[in-house]
Order: sequence, then structure tokens, then C-alpha cells
Amino acid sequence: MGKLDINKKKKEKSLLDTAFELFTTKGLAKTSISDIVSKAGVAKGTFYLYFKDKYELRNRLIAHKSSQMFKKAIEQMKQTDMEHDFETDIIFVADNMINQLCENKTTLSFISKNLSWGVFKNALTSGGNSKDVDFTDVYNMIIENAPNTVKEPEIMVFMIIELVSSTCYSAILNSEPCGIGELKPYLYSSIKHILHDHIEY
Amino acid sequence: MGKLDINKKKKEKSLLDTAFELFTTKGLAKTSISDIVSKAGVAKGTFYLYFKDKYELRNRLIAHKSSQMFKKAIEQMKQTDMEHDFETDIIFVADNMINQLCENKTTLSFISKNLSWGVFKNALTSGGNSKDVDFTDVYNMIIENAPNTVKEPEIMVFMIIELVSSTCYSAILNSEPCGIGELKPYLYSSIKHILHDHIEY
Amino acid sequence: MGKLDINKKKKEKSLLDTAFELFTTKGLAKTSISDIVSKAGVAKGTFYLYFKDKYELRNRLIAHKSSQMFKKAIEQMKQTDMEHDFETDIIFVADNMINQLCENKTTLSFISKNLSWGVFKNALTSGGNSKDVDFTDVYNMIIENAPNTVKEPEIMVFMIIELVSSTCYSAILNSEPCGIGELKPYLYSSIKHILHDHIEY
Amino acid sequence: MGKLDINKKKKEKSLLDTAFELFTTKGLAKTSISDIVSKAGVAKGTFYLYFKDKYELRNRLIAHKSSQMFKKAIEQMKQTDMEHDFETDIIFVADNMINQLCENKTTLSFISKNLSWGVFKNALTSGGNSKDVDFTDVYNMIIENAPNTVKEPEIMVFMIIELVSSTCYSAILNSEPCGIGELKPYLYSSIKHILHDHIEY
DNA sequence: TATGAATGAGATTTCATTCAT
DNA sequence: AATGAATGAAATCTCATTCAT
Repeated sequence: MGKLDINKKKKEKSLLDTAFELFTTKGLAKTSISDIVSKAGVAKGTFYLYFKDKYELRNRLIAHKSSQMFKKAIEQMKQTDMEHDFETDIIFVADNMINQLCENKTTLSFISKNLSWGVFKNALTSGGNSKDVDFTDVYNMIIENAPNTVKEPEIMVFMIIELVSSTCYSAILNSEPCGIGELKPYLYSSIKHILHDHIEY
Repeated sequence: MGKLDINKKKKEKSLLDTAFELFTTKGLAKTSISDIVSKAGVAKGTFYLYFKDKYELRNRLIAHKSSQMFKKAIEQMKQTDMEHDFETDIIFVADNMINQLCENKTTLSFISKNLSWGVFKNALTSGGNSKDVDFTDVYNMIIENAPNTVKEPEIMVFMIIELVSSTCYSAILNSEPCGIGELKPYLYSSIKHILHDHIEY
Repeated sequence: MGKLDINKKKKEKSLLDTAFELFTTKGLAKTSISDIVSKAGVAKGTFYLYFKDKYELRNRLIAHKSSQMFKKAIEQMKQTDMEHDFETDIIFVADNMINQLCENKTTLSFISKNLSWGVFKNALTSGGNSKDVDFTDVYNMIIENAPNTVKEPEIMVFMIIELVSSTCYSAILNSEPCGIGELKPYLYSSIKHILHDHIEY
Repeated sequence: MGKLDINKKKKEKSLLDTAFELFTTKGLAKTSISDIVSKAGVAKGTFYLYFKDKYELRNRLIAHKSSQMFKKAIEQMKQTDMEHDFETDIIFVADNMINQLCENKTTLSFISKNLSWGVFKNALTSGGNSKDVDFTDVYNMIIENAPNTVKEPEIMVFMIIELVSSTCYSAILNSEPCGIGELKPYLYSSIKHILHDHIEY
């Protein structure tokens, strides 16, 4: 990668980082492209060399941030010396991501309800277009790691993701109806029930 | 109610209806007050006689639409001659609301992820400010109807609402990862598990 | 017409007049909407209450200016106590318009080659949309005033208008290939030939 | 001519061709240099190695296209074995050019009203700057070929060119007020009248 | 020569809000 | 209470031009 390419990457990263900061502090609607470029220290026109508009930038950010978190959770799961069985692994990943979100509330409030099936699925299938983690391998690994018969694994993953992401938003950010600590036991119990509903012994 | 008051109500309703249509078709961000008033057939200034801004209007709509649905579900539940036990009632209400959402996808896409704890809780506690249903009675009725010991009923309701609302959005609108019909058995099973986790026999 | 309507008309006129001045001095391409509004003394948004864009404004101006000129020529023709025969009338109108253009070179350079068949025809047929002169009456009067048999009167008028407008532009504005005075005899001779070619005695 | 020079010519030609296509389809004002270079497959900076700006490019195109047409008409005139007298030759050239324009409407719409005296005169007198045909010889040949006394030959040519170019535009492109076929007899008759007005027998 | 990323002035356009009627 | 013309700040977006590579 030449000097020029490095510089380009730096510009793009600067825009992404700045936008993330502004989106999480001021909100998407109240953040203008002018705000982003002036804070990022690039010219207005430069923005349009990298993104079609504010919304494309946002989508890029969501995909990036959520894949980063997912990747991290998987890596840490692999590193633990616990015994890896299907259920434990999934609870581990979920717990790890929830903890990441707790520590990083701005990311949570940003991807919040966007870490949903649409984005997940999209990241899963169109892995090619960016250097963001390719979910596919991870996803397949989880599925293949499962006991020989998982009924409708896609529905299972879907339900878990939706349950986790939507409940965490409220619990972590607003402590409503309770803090995340209090919620976890119920949440993980529900996840286990979902797993069991899909496993045929 | 005098003629003038009726006229006032008509104007307000026109604005609410038009805004709902535009919000669901173009999205909140892309709908301007100009759009709303010109389609509603009232003058720009008139908007400000009824609403502070776009966002107040949206909140009114969410509360209204979701309470309407909830009310309807409860009413129909009461009318069935099935035996009313706690679990059956809750599944009935959930199923009824899901069916309403299936038949009215624009409403779904609008309240979608907004039929969440924040709104629910808000509608529950600030029942006074509108003639929209007072959730409180209904909610209390459900809780009181429960077997003598429900642990953390609020958390229970919270989890159910979040699970249902977030999964339905994707299933009904995009048939992702599967249609609502296919999802229902798993969903209701999970709801039952959540209920059981909270009931102490 | 109420006070408000009068004020609206004034605003619109101010924009039209200012735009005309700027178009003729700086040219269409180099005149921005900002230029127009700031010189006209109205707010930028006001422009868009009256015109879709710069080009709509220009078209309105062309139609207006050329119809004004035409109207004036006809009026003056009617007022002369010369004997009104077909050929004399047409030469009179042409000459009168050419003289108007000579005295008002900015208008000439603006409508220049736009006083062409397209605009003429358009003004002729869509007389309704503005209070600009309705060409139709005038046109019909000329045609009906003709000796009983004019072959293809439309082609005849077309050729005259195109010949006059395109030669005058160069002659009046650039004195190329000669001044308008020197050109006139040849021009009017050609007009007469065109007339004769279309009249069947 | 070396390989490099050939490559240079190719780049320039590519820019000219692409610009011509865009000017005729989108119009000059709506065609940006960005459009041109990206379609031509060269870098932005390269444009400025060949042309000062959009307008210089346009002028080059007009001169080129019209001289090409004129050259062709003259060549074909020379090749016919008809008897070459002044009037016949001029009608032949006019007719030939009109036919070329009929078959190539994009060129017509481009040079359209630009094949006017200004450009013609310019091409005539500043023959040196390009390898495009030198009109001068041709022009002189026509004039010299004329019967010994042509009054004001320049005015004569001017009137013919203006008449032809402006009427053809509307007739060929819009069939307004009639098709070119129907127009021709009247047009050629007028040309002959113009010629006669300038010939002293 | 050729490139194309970067620029940033400035053009267009939108829109919430006001206020005289 | 209702209107809607007017506002003008601010947003989006374009594009000719430069310059380091």
C-alpha cells in the first residue's frame, strides 16, 4: 500500500471516527456533514469522495462497530480454557458482548437496536465488500459446533440476537425496568430455553 | 362540543393522520412540516397551534397507535369464552397484537421498535395526559390475575414485550429469517419459558 | 386584489427585473440565485416561492420581453395612418421590432436567438398561463388580413422570424458583417420575396 | 509521429468525442469537466493539458464539426458533373449541408445556431490555428466564381447562412412548422432571391 | 506527461418558524 | 383560530482547479 493509499485510509478513518463521536453525542439528525468535516479537519468536498451521504456513513459505522464487537467476543471465547460446548459458547459470546456494551455505552446507544437481524444478516452474507470481519466463518463455526441436530439454527440465532439487543438497550442505558446485572439471570435463562427449543437430542 | 371545537378536532386529526401516512412512507427524517400541512390541507402556521414540533407529533402518534392496539387485544381477550388463566391470557394478547400488526404493516413499521419498554412504561405511568387508553388498569389486572407469586413481574413483561416487538418487525415486514407463521411456535414457546422463569409455584 | 397580492406581485416583479439585468450583464451561467435575491432585496427562500429555478425564470422573461415588443409593434402599426395592406403591415412590424431591438441591445442580446419559432409558437398556443400578451389574436389578424390566398402562412411567418432574428443579432450587436442600417434593404427585400413566394394572386 | 504523440492525439480525441456526446445529450451547462473526463477515461488533470476550460473545448468542436461538413459539401459539389454556375453551386452546397444535418441530428443540435456568422467568420479569418479546413480558399473560390459583379458578397453569404441554419434547426429537429422536405422549396426559393438581389447583371 | 485526491468557495435548496393580516 | 408569505440560517452538494506523486 503506497503512501497515497495510506493517506486515503487515514482520511476515511478520520471521517468515520469523527462521525461516530458526533452521532453518539448529538444524534444523527442533528449532526450535519459540515459538523463532521470541520471536526475531522478535511474539506467538505472530501466527504463526498468517501460517502454518498450521511446515511451511508452511518451504515458503514454500524457494520464496523458491531462486527468489531462480535469479533472480539469470539476471540476471547476461543482463548478461555473452559470446556467448549455449544450452549456455554453462546452464553459466553452473548455475555461478552453485553459486557462490552456496558463499558461502551456510546456504542450501545449508537448501534443499539441496529445490531438487529437486518444488519447481522447483511454483514453475514455480503462479507466481501469491506475488510470488516467476515461473520460467515464465525457463524458457521457456531452452527457446526452445535450438537448434531439444531432445528432451524437461523431462527434460533435471530431470536437470541433480537432478545439480547433490545433488552440490553433499555437495561444498560436507562436501568429500565432494572439494571443489566439484575436482568442477566433471566436473560441467560431465556437464551438457554431458546437453545433447548431448537436442539433435538 | 361546539362546532368550533369539532372543527379544531378535525384539523388536529387531519394533521395526525397525514403525518402518520408520511412518516410510514417517507420516514420521519424525510418528512417536513411543509409536507404534512400541505397534504393535510391546513396552513403552515396552524401546525404550531397543535404541536410544538414534528417530534411531539410523532410521540402522540406512537402512544395513540400502540394503546389502540393494546386496548383492542385486551377487549377481545375478555370477550372470548376460553378459560382465563394467566399464561393463556398473555399468549392471547401477544398473539392478538401480532395479528393486528400483520394486517397493518404500516403501523408496524411505524411503532415497530418503538413499542418498547420506554413507550410502554411511559404510557403506563403518565396515563393522565390523553384520552388514550390508560394502560395501568390493564397492566395491573394482568399482574393481579397472575398466580400468587410472580417474581419481578415488570422484568417479565419487559422481556416479553422486547422479544415480541423486535422479532416481529423483521419477520412480518421482511420475512427474515422466516415468516411470522413459522416463527410463532418458537416465539410462544419462549414466552412461556419466560413466564415460567418468573412464576414460583 | 388585496394588499398582500399587490405585495406578492411586487416581489415577483423585483425578482424578474433584477434577474433580467443580471442575465444581460453577467450572462445566465454566471448569474447565481444568490446574486439575484441579494440585488432584488429579498430572502433566498423567497425565490423558490416564485420560481422553480433559474431556468424557469429565464423562460418567463423571454416570453414576457418578446411578447411586450411584439405587442408594441402591433399597436404602433395600428396607429399609423398608412394604408394597411398585408405586405406593408408585415414590413412595418418587422421594422418596428428591429428598431426596438436596436434601441435596447440588452434585450436583444437576451432574447437574441430565443425569439425563435419555439418560443413564438409556444407563446402563440399556450396564451393562457400568463398575463403576457396573447399572440394568437395578433397572429390571426395578420393571417386573416392577408390577400385571400396565402399558401402555408405558418411557414411564411416562420421563415421571416428566423431570418430577421438571426441576422439582426449579429448586425446590431457586432456590426457583422455590416451595420443594421446597411443590412435593412437586403433584409426587407428578402422578406418581400418570401411573402411573394407564398401569395397566390 | 512517435508513439507518444499518437497517444497524446488519442487522449485529445477521446476528450473531444466524449465532450461532443455529452454536450449534445445533456447540454453544455449541465456537462461538467468531471463528466467528460470520467467518461473519456482520462484523469481530471489531463483535461487541463489540452484545454483551458469547457468553453475552449466547445469552440474547438464547433469549428471542427462545421468545417468538416462544409468541406464535405464542397468536395461533393466539385465531384458532380453538373454544370457549375454560381447559383447552382451555392444551392448545391446548401442542400448538401442540410442533408448532412438531417442525417446527423446530434451535430445539428450542437452546432445548430452556432453555425452562425461569428463562428463562420472566425473560422474564415483565423484559419491558421488548427488543421481544420481553411475556409478561406473555399469562400474565395465561391465569390470569385460569381458573375463579375456581386454586390456585397459578404452580406449575401451572411444572410443565406443565417436563414438556412436557423430554419433548419426547427424544421429538422422538431418538424416545426413543417418538415425539412416541405420547407426546402421555399427555402431555396428565398436563397435564390437573395442571390439575385446581390447580382448586378 | 499523466494522475486523481483534495480542496473550498459557492451554488442550490430546504425548512422550521414568525408574524401581519 | 387560521392563514401563508416571508424569512434566512443552515444543510446538501457541485465542481473547477491545484499539486504532490
